[in-house]
Amino acid sequence: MISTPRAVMTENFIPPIRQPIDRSPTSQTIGSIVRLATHETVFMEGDDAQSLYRVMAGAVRLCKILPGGRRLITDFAFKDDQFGLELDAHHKVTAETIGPTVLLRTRRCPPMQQEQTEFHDNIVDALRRDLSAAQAHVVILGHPEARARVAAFLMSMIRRLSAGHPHTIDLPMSRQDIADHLCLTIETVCRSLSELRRAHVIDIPSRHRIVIKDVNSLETMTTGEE
Amino acid sequence: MISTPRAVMTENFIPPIRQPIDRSPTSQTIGSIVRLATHETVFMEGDDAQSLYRVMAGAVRLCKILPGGRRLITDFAFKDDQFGLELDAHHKVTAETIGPTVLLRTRRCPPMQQEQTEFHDNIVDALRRDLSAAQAHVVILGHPEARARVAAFLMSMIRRLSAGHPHTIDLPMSRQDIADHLCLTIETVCRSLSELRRAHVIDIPSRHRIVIKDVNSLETMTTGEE
DNA sequence: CGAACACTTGAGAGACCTCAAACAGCGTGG
DNA sequence: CCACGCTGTTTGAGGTCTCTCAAGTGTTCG
Repeated sequence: MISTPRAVMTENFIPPIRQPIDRSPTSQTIGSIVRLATHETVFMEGDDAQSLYRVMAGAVRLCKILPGGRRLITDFAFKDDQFGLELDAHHKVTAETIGPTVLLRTRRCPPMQQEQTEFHDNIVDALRRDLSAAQAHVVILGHPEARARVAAFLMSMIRRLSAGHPHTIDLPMSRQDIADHLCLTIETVCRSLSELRRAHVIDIPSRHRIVIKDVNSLETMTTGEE
Repeated sequence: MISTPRAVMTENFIPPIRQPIDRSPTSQTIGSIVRLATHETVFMEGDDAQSLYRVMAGAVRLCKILPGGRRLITDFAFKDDQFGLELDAHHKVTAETIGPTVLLRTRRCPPMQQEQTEFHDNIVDALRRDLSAAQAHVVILGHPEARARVAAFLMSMIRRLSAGHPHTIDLPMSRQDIADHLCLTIETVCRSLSELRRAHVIDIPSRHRIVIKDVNSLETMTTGEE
């Protein structure tokens, strides 16, 4: 049973607009801007890996469909995150937008000679991040208890999404996305969030907004102990 | 509760014997041979990461102690596997031998100018393997059912350990190690193995030897479906 | 041969999953 | 403007599976 049978392959890239982009430490190359609506596919598992993407606005989910039919979301990409780096010819995950999203696409062209080492450093950095993310994911999935996984997920979202207010997060992804990331069912995710709310650890003013009221409790819940 | 409270820090490296080593594609440098007995510590989480290791004989487990006190084995290293690569100053896992083990230790010295790119390639290769391993681990932990995890673990061991006979594996690690790798209890691992035996999918002639009688069944069990 | 250790098996409790139903937000059409 | 339907979310009840606690079996080593 596929969690969300919505893998629509829509390739409506706007005509690539060549323009100079801000030169941040990790991307010193020219790219093209790609604007996508909600639930559009950037690339699919198995596609040729020809471009590297950087989120300028919005959010993307990276997922795999497992042989059993379940969907596994390996990671999310938010503003300033890179994704799509592969070291062989094909993508190993599918990338889909969670909401309206603006991406910077960098074509993977043969780099100039003087850019070679810089390109290399960029690859190593991206690999490091991907590896760290995968290892953190393993740690989260290592907790058998749903509360610990959800708490760890919220802690990670605090670090990545709480621009400005450190106690408020706007989750762009659906409950189902969270469930497929934590390898739980959507009901268990909902129940865990409700438990946290009843325990006065968080508040849920609206569906996708979470207010952290007790970061310490959330942190301790991360370990599975209470 | 720590699964196996046996993290003994024994540093009885034999005096490093400088000698030329076989020049495989991934290690074209001089190293020193390290001989360790069972359950000895190669390095611990937090130690300075100064060396890269390669298993010449035996096996090593790479583990973390989580804040809650549980042990998580992130990976195993068998013959010809490399481990210990870190991109910052400290190791993020603890490495312990599973049985009598011989390692090739390569000091992480500042590489010569002409070796720089080669060293770089080596790092990228190691990162790729670590990343693939972490992603595969995530997929295994994604299965909520114990049988699927154990089946996936056995399939992975077939690929990595079945030298010669593709249907026989000699597992060097203990049941507790397997449990801490799959994030299950030792009892559940035992029960899953017994179930597989009763289902005539595997045979267990001795504790650490497993004979695969029906690879197809094992493969399908990997998905969680039956 | 005995003791320590690792492994296996059993019984009961708790947690998550499955199935089901109710609720809320949102856009559409009357 | 409101009814309606659709989608996504939340809550409830029961079953199944794993974990906990416990006892028993087999191996290895002194």
